[in-house]
Amino acid sequence: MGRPPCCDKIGVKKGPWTPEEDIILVSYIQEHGPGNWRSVPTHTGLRRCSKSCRLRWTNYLRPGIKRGNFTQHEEKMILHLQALLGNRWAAIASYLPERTDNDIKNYWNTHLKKKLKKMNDSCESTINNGFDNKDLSSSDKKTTSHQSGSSNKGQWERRLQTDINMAKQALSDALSLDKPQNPTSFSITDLGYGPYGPSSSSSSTTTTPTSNTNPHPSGVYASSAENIARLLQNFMKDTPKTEVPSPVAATEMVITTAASSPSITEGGGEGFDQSLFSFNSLDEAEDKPKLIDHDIDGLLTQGSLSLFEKWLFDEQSNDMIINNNMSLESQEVLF
DNA sequence: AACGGGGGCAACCGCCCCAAA
DNA sequence: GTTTGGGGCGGTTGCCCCCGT
Repeated sequence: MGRPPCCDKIGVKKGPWTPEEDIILVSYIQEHGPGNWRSVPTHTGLRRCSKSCRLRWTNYLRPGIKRGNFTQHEEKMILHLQALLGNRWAAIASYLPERTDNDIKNYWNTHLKKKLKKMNDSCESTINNGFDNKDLSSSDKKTTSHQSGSSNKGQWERRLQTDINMAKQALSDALSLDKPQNPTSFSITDLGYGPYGPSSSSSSTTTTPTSNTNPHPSGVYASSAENIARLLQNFMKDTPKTEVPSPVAATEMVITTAASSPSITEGGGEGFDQSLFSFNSLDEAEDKPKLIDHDIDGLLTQGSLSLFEKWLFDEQSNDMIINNNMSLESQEVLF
């Protein structure tokens, strides 16, 4: 009864992935497509657990992942979404398709929590308005309350509302297949890692684990070839930082331009700049890539954003987050 | 130059849900 | 209907690197 036993745990390698393993995995996925991870170790000879293969692909190797510093816009998005959704990193990552949930989670734990706490402390020192939070930032408090179960109902309602919005968005997308694609949406959506996860976008990609055929059009996994080239570059340390020009590399360069943009963590120095919460501050940077901004504008003009997303990008809502006075329940009124 | 501490991040762990057998 | 494994997700760990002393 039940499924046949999967891979035996004996001899499964752990620890950091080597470039050779990365190349093998990328090559296999480039040929067969992601999914059916159980068969990956057996077919590739990798002495890795299927789950490890999947994580390595989704968190590091898959095309379209933007690495490097987070932009101000991304940071604000995370702040907004974390305040609304809590530590649902996968859901948050669905709105930042170029970032993995693991990256966002790490960034939150290592950067944003500290910044928020720092800002909260500074606010408390200047404004004693009767807040009873002593040790945790407002966002942390929300997170803690989510996890403590004292507001399970509110959390459940928020999740439900988010799921409703996601479903509405998915339905909207499904009903407007002939809608011109935003060029800045890039291949994440094409890869089946769209803004609402692999499964919800499968209507256009058919990237399902059960489908072992390669459903991806030519060029979809071209970025994987670029990944391989990058891996080879890292592997062959004789040629450091020598860019290999390629069409796909040029495509990815457009996406990863923002990663090379100056990070606020560098320029901000001490303190948590209040302007961080203001989208206007983005416009002050002249040479800052406006990739995501254009994407959002395009979505807004297309009317494909839900109320939640509109709120998310609404500048006024930033003030709500800033003040930390707005309860999540009152935020839900916006929906 | 050596050492210790902290930060950052990749990877693992454990749990849950759901589908397959 | 039950069992089992795959996939997804959030939390945690451990290693590596950087920086200050």
